[in-house]
Amino acid sequence: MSHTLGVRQAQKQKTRQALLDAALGLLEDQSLSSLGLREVTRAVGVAPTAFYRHFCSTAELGVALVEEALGSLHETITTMLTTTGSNEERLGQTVELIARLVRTHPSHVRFIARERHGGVQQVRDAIGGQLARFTEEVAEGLAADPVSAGWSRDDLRMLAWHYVEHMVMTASVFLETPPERMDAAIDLATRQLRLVNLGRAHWLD
Amino acid sequence: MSHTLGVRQAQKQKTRQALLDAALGLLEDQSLSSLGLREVTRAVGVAPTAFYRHFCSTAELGVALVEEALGSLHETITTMLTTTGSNEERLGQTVELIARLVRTHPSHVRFIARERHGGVQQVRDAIGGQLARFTEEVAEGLAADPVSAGWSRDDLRMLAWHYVEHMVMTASVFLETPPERMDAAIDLATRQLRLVNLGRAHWLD
DNA sequence: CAGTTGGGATTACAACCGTTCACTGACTTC
DNA sequence: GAAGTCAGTGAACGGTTGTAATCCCAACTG
Repeated sequence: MSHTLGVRQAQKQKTRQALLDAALGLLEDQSLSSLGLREVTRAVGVAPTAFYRHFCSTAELGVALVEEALGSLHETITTMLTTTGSNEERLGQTVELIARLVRTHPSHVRFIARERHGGVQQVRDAIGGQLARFTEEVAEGLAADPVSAGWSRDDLRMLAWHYVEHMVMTASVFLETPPERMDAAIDLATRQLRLVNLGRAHWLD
Repeated sequence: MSHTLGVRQAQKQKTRQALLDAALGLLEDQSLSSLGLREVTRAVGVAPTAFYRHFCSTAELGVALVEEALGSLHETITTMLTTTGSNEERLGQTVELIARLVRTHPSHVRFIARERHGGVQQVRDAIGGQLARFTEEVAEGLAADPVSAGWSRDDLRMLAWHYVEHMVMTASVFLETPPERMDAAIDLATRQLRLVNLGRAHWLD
């Protein structure tokens, strides 16, 4: 399937990736709506006009970044869903996975948290759409769990959405937490998740 | 206490407020880090240099907006805390209060949601600090509730933080919800709150 | 190997930006 | 009522922005 690309295409994708990486770096202390095209090309060391060979606007670049960033988040979620063990074990592993995601892809997490409600509608919609798909996926995973017997489809989606939202929130909190306070932050997130799990266990009472 | 201000001071505060209002309007479809000072003064109909009489940068204007926006949110929270009734009643009233807040101050809600993780650190910190104070306040309110007997101080803060976070999240969801889907959104938020309340009821098991 | 393609460089432009400085004139103070 | 204060003005500055037109040359195609 994946045919070897010509030298030309390879080079193009290389600079395209360089643009994405540079943009992600610049977005650590500003938001997308203030990111200039010249700024990005300057960081890569390429002429301003070269930008147009890959994206027609910074908004489009933002959408591309969404796909990249939510890719790593998607991985994390699928890992969570396939994890087995007791409820309390899975809980700790889930939080640990979030912490690992923040450690390995901090700029992805920052980008998502920042642009989820950011100033560029195209990007907001892209993130919202992807998160909705994740929710559906999590809901399916939850449905497979015997704990969910008797749950309505709608209630499962409600729970899944709560999980996804809590995950993004937790990740952005971890991002701003200095290493020495990380233990406390992990503990807090774990207890919050335990709280929700408790509510889940008694939902059908 | 509140001495009648001179004509001069009154005029100054009037244009200051005009700047804040104009900025809030412009921030509906962009983020603070891309908001230009000229843009704001142009919207007010005032010379660019007049901006400096009130703020030394757009970041400082952002911090002022935080205080204004979180003022209305604070009102909502105190109303919530003083509401009485059964748990299920208070739950519905809480969600209704959030919906009302979004209806009456949509741009405030949008501003908070957008800049909470936005590109201007000064503003992020201001919002984070205020939300932390709200959390403390809510925790105190929760402690007064007989349901919280036996809860540790730390667990109460955890719960309070979860409530506050969920409130901001819910408000920003309501903001993007078209009127015809509002009922479903309110129902969803209510069930999520019920889920957490259920977890709360069984926390000490 | 001749011809075409297309990623990137160069140059140029008009529009806009934040900031400075000196200035005006209505309000305040004594 | 004279002197002083200060919110807002207007012009000018150096710098940056997005974008268009044109060119270059290495990589493709037949």
